[in-house]
Amino acid sequence: MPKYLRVLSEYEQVNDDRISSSELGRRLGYTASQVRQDLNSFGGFGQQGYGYCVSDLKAEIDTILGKEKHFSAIVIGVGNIGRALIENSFFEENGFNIVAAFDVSPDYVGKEIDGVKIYDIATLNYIFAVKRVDVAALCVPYSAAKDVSERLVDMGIKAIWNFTNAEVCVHQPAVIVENVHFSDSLLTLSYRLGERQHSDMPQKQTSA
Amino acid sequence: MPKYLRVLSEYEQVNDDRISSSELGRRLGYTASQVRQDLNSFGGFGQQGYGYCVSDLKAEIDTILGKEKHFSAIVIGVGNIGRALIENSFFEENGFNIVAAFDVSPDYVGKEIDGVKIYDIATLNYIFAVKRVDVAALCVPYSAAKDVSERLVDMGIKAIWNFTNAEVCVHQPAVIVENVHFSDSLLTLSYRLGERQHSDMPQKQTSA
DNA sequence: TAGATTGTTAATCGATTAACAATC
DNA sequence: TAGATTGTTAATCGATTAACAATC
Repeated sequence: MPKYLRVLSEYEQVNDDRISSSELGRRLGYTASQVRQDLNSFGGFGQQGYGYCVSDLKAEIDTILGKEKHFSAIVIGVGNIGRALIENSFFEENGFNIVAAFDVSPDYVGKEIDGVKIYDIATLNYIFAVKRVDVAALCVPYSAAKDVSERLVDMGIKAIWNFTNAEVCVHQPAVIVENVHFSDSLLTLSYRLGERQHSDMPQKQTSA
Repeated sequence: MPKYLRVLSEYEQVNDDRISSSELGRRLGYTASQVRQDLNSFGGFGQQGYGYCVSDLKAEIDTILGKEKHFSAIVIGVGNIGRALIENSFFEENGFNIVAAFDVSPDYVGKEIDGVKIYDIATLNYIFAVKRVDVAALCVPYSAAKDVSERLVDMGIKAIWNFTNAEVCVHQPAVIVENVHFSDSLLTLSYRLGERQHSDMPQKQTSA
């Protein structure tokens, strides 16, 4: 569904406020049928004989995805990844508020990045006492991932956005985990590259 | 498949060199059946009555994913994301070689990061003349994504690892695109969080 | 031999696609 | 009214699960 939003935004910039399921499908790489099925499972946003109104559709999807809910987030670890999340306003753009950042390094603690204050990770508990925290972006080194994630769970975090290569909270159904596994992504690329190479005439499709 | 590798590595550190499909499934969140089916589609790596040898299995998967192929990569844009890729050795760990980095900023051009030299993006073409380049990690701002990706395609890049929020090379079947869409990931998290919230007693499952 | 666990086939389930009637 | 395009049902396809025979 987020992909719809992205494609609609790109379409909006150049075209008019109207799009058909077939055009949308073409841009998404889906069939028109697929698109209509998808959109309809959330409600009848289209108009027969006309198509979909782009701005309305975007607004509907915003609501579905909870952009208006303004969940609050903390960032743990302000290395390159953590900083990227803060500096590029990923949270704000998607309806989240960043309420704090954490790190272990005395070089960072006490400073701020784009107005977000950095606290000592040892004081992680306190934030939960004073603010609502829905999501934690986990941007710590692999070695710290297990430990920090367990602390977060104990403190009652609702969701973890995991940027570490660790498999986090696997048997913790109460916590939502969304993984951004760089290595998985790169290895998938590697696999596809290898496939492509040894057979430019694709035969048996296997999907690592 | 990359997930198998990750889980096997974690298992390896604590347990012995043997694992059953059911144990592996438990750790992956798959059924034992699923695991056997997956592994068997690539070859009979297991031993009946015994299970799978962890180190052998890892080696097999390394080969399947092409870790031994040593594809070469360039990084375009050395902001936080680009730097994270270089500094954390993501490429090296997964069998890739970084041959160069590029940026527009005179502050960066000419410098190096962890031994990787940074060139002016205007000179992008030259690298293709002197080195084999298989993959480009696209870590530029949204506004530059379309332009740079088109240049890469013209130059004959084989694959793009896309970190921008743009939909890149959609109708370019010759180029492999692997997307790491942070916003999609965060919005998926947002959606799941919203779902969870308004019904702790889950009913109709819809998957944004 | 008995126990365990895979490889593999068959059954089930869900997701994708095709088709067409409803309707703007 | 005619043309276009959705909403929705039915048909197809693929992926997941279950089951069990093969075999270590």
